[in-house]
Amino acid sequence: MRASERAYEVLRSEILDWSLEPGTPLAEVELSLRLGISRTPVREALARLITDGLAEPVGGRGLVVSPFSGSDVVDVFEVRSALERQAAQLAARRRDVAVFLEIREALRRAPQLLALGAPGMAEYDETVARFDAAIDLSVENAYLVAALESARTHAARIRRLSHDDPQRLLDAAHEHLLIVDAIIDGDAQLAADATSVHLTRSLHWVQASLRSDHPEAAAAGSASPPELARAAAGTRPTKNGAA
Amino acid sequence: MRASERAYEVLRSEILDWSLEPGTPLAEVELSLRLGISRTPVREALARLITDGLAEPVGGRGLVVSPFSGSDVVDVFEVRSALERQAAQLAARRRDVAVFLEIREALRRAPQLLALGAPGMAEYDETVARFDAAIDLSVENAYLVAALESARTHAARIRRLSHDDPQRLLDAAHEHLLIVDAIIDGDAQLAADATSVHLTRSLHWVQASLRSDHPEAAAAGSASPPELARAAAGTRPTKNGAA
DNA sequence: TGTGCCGCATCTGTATGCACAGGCCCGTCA
DNA sequence: TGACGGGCCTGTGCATACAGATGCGGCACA
Repeated sequence: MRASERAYEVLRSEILDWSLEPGTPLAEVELSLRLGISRTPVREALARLITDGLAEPVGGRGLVVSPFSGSDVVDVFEVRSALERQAAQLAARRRDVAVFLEIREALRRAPQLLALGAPGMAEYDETVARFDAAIDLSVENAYLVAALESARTHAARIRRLSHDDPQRLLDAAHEHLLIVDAIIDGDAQLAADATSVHLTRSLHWVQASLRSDHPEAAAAGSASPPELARAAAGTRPTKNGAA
Repeated sequence: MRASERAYEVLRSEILDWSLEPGTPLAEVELSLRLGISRTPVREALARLITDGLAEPVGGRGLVVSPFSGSDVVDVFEVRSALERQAAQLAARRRDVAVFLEIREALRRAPQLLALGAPGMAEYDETVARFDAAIDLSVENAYLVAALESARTHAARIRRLSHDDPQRLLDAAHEHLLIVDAIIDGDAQLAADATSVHLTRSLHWVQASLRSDHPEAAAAGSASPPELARAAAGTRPTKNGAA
């Protein structure tokens, strides 16, 4: 694989799983040393992170990992909601029934799966990933899929803000089932509404988690550790270009 | 301004106004010579065009301007519809009334403006741009604005597929007025529906223009000149990553 | 005459060197 | 003692040189 590609993948996943926290500086030389490549592919990776909205310039010189606050959580859900609703509608019209029948079976096994603990949760994640992939395939719209991928990228960053909870996953599986049923029935409106239900409940769960785990961040301030509060202190910090 | 930034702006606008047609090869050395800069900033610009979906790799080596066919027109409208509806809803809830009152006045002057011919049409475009900017400001959601910007980028590419028609612009102005009225009233549902109306009518207009001006492209084939048909001949060609 | 292989040319991917700009620190002066 | 100014230093932006890969064309052989 190309060095710039690897650098991008590494940095991206480090940002998404919060091992690089908001406000962390991203210096070209330091990264090129750490990743064992030259500055050129590092620059390329950083440029992609900027267009993804995962990094941003600071103070005219240098980059940092983008801040991510409680208000960002709401913003990301607002975008996801719009895109996933549309995707669900289109999928309901254009879907291949057989694919979603399989996913429905997998989702129906979720309760037993989730009773197994961690390994079951991994398999459940796999099922959800297949669900997303099936949606992407069904909509037959590369532009929508690209926008969705961007929204899901930021959603992935949110995921680490709330701990995994078996009961929540069980509920989520049920919500997914409602969407899949609607898609199988070819009921676009119901698919969209069931998607709204799922996303709204997910948002509420994340917000509840924030309030209990990071009370200082829930208000609208930073969801990052205290020493980074300054980075997210502004009101609705401006994100960059493409998403 | 940075050289890479200029290169990006130049290439982007050349693609959007079809002076670089779909399928046109984008070779690094040739571009660096034409733009009078070295390959490094050119590469940076090309990378951004790829994430924008305006360029794409071809055959393992080399880039070309992304194909753009009749089915792409529909796809872009599907994404725009989802995002603009959401934006209109949020704007209706969070808007500063004074801003939209001004825009309403400007839109009401549209009939007189459009009677003036080209200069009036330019001013009308300006009003629409202010409308879009007011929406972006009102939604207070950087992620949504970024996604919208991406969708509008591809929409800009569509614009050159249909000729400007005074009657259509007049109708569009009226449709915009309906949206602005709803936003001023704070009626989120109505704002969203009026947005759907506007986008649907715009899509129909573009499709009608395609059928009359480029009958060969309207079906689902290429909207680009004949010699580029091969580039867009595939069925729903896959667009790249972020948008 | 057709097909397959080899060599060349060209283009991308990466590394490195250089120049410029901005920030910070220290020194000096009021 | 505080504020202002200059110099240094760090880090980015750009250019260029080098290496690897891929596609194409020519040539030879069947």
